[in-house]
Amino acid sequence: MPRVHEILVRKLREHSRLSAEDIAEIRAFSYSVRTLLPNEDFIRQGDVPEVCAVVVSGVVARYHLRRNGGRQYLSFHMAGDMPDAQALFLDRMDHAVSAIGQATVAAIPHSEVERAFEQRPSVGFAIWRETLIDAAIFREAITNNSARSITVRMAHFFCEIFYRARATNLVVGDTFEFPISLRQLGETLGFAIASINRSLQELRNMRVLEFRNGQIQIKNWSKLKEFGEFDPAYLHLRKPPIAAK
Amino acid sequence: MPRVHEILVRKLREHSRLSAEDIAEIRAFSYSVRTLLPNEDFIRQGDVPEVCAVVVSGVVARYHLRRNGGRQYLSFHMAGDMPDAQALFLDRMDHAVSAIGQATVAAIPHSEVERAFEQRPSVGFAIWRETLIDAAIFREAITNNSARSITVRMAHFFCEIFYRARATNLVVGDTFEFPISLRQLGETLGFAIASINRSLQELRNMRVLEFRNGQIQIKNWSKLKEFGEFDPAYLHLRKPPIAAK
DNA sequence: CGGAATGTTGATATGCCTCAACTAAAGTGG
DNA sequence: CCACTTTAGTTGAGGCATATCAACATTCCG
Repeated sequence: MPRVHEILVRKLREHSRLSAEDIAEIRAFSYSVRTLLPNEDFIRQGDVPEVCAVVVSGVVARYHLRRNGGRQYLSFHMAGDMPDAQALFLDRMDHAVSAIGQATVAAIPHSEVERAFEQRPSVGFAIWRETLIDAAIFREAITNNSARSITVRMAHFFCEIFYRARATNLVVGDTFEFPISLRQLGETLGFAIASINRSLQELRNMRVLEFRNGQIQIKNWSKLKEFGEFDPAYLHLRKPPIAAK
Repeated sequence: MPRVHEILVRKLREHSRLSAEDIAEIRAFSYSVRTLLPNEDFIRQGDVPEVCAVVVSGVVARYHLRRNGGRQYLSFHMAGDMPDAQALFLDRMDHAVSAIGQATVAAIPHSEVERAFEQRPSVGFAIWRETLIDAAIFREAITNNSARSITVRMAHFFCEIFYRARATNLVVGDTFEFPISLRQLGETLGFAIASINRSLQELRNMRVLEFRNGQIQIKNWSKLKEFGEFDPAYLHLRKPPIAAK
């Protein structure tokens, strides 16, 4: 049985202070766990969710469905993240959420989260802060996808994913499991698959990063973050994780 | 003296229901008004604001400052918007805010807003919803700037601005005052000035839109929104404004 | 009234896309 | 468990959308 409450508390503490009472309130959440197959949608554009998801393991992604049937990936989420927290206040989903690789999510009824807001406003503020950091991540994606050339953009993207994974203690050695396909990378960064492929090879040749078989392996963090123009200030973490070697 | 409380209430009601008590709480806010010159910054990246801005008139923009000194504009805000509401929970600003053309903003002390959250959680929820809609707008900008060609992208951008302006009753006839420069348009959409110029001419030749002297004039709304792939669902408004003719 | 910022246009350069052909890996039914 | 199909990844050649650069026109502003 996954320790959903602990995973959520741990995550919220990356950016927010929680009192013992706050934590008690969170521990009172009931939830049901769902296992997702690779690429399985669990929220579709237009849905009106009545539960709130917390990622338990694996990676989930948010994306816009385009008129031509293509996708634009918007963000990626890992253990502790609440990828549809917005549905607590915005009825209709304006984007979809799906698993990248296998993943498990816990679903907490909105009613319980709302009750927690009443009992302990500071729990609400922590979740509000979580959604504000999401917004900061979206802003950074605007800049990344609008103003940087392909290989720099890719480097920045992997910096963010790796840094966040590390903050949540999901990095083993210098490697993080991130089973995204080249197609999906293209639909994230706004490039064609062929270009993504060549750019990945460039990063490998620079000896800063390898991406193979759904694993990100960092070879030279300081060179990578320099090249990718990565500054983690926008992630608003209370304590930056120890930088990768 | 601008009627700041009314402007804010009106805006929040575009997406949220407010009770008489909620409105009374908002009316209790004290504030100071500041007039901004064109292109004047009022928040810089790294600032730790102690007041919360509400746009009273004109347009303000949020932007990232890039390493090379360039800017990436992230979003534009008009009467009633709270462009730095995030600072209520995130200490350091990860982006700057400046005026586009002349503008006026009201500054409300964080302490007063926080008190309102205590007295009337639903006021907090309305402002939370406001920040969630901001996030939805950022997501749409990711898709716009990553997946659409220059002229479609520009059309979508003007659709959003015009639609939001109309929802807030800022459109006079078929025209909205939006004194942005071509350079800034380029730094918003991720294109060079020369290309922006040519794309603007294309929209004019299509007879869907004119942009001249800082005024957006809509010539053919239904054709424009079709061409720009614009669907306002992501703005999460309770009542869509009457569509432009 | 002079200088700077902004907008306009044309010519050339280039980064990424498209398409196509191929390889490798993964899933599927006999 | 193998043959088959499908999906994912790789590579090269050529094309095109947008960048860059330069010259000039215009408007703004001190």
